[in-house]
Amino acid sequence: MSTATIGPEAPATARPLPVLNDCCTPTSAMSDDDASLLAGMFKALADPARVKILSMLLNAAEVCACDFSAGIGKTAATTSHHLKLLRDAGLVTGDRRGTWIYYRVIPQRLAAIRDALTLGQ
Amino acid sequence: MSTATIGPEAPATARPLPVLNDCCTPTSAMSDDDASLLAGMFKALADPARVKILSMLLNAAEVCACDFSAGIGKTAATTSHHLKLLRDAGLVTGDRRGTWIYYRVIPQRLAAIRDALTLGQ
DNA sequence: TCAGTGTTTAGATAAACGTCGAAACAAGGT
DNA sequence: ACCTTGTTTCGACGTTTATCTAAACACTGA
Repeated sequence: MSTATIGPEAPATARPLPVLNDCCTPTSAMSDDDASLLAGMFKALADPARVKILSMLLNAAEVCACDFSAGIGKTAATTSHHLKLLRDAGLVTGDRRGTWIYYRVIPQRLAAIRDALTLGQ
Repeated sequence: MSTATIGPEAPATARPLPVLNDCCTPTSAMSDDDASLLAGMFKALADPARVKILSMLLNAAEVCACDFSAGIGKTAATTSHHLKLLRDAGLVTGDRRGTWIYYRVIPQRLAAIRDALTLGQ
């Protein structure tokens, strides 16, 4: 049996996300790069199937990839597509243990997104 | 001079968003409705132009609509489109005062999105 | 009422996205 | 070696989205 980490294409310890406040002035917005980076993270969450996947992962230490398809009501191919997007965003990680791949959420990354939305203070 | 609230098409005091944790089991995801509602909120943030608009709004009590176009580098029409999406999501609100429309962020709504991402304690 | 400025809507177009079936790849068991 | 099961990639299709120009709408001040 092999144990190999599946993704993430984006490292789990990616650089901190920019925050929305304290980043610019009322008449000039944040940089293109920062805005794209943040928007990309939100895009990773901007689909009901991916929200559902995350909801399953947040109620267990880990979830077998084989359970997502039934859980979200999509084909295995579609499920795999969404898992890849979540991996690429650095939100989840999976490791193969024999036949199955087990996924976990990366809490620090989710917290970083939350922090990007935190208002003044 | 008239003072009329522009939007939001979604009320500022919308019902609380569902949260990702404590909503379901490891093998069954959250409901279609909850997932769509949450995904819709994230979709509202899933574009660099809208992130930039928000970044401007979070650095001022209010911002004149006339400033967004230059701030995000898009035409007035495109800017108006993005503002509408943010209004529909209940994230911002604007009121016309004479010639200009001034926009404000709705902090409670932003906080609700952040809370939806909060992990179990 | 008219001209000027700010804002939104309508229509069009190109790119991005979600979805599926089918095929390919990976691992384990016989 | 083969077959079975789990997972990903490929190719295609229809929908949604972002963007623009042009036209319409809203308001102010002369």
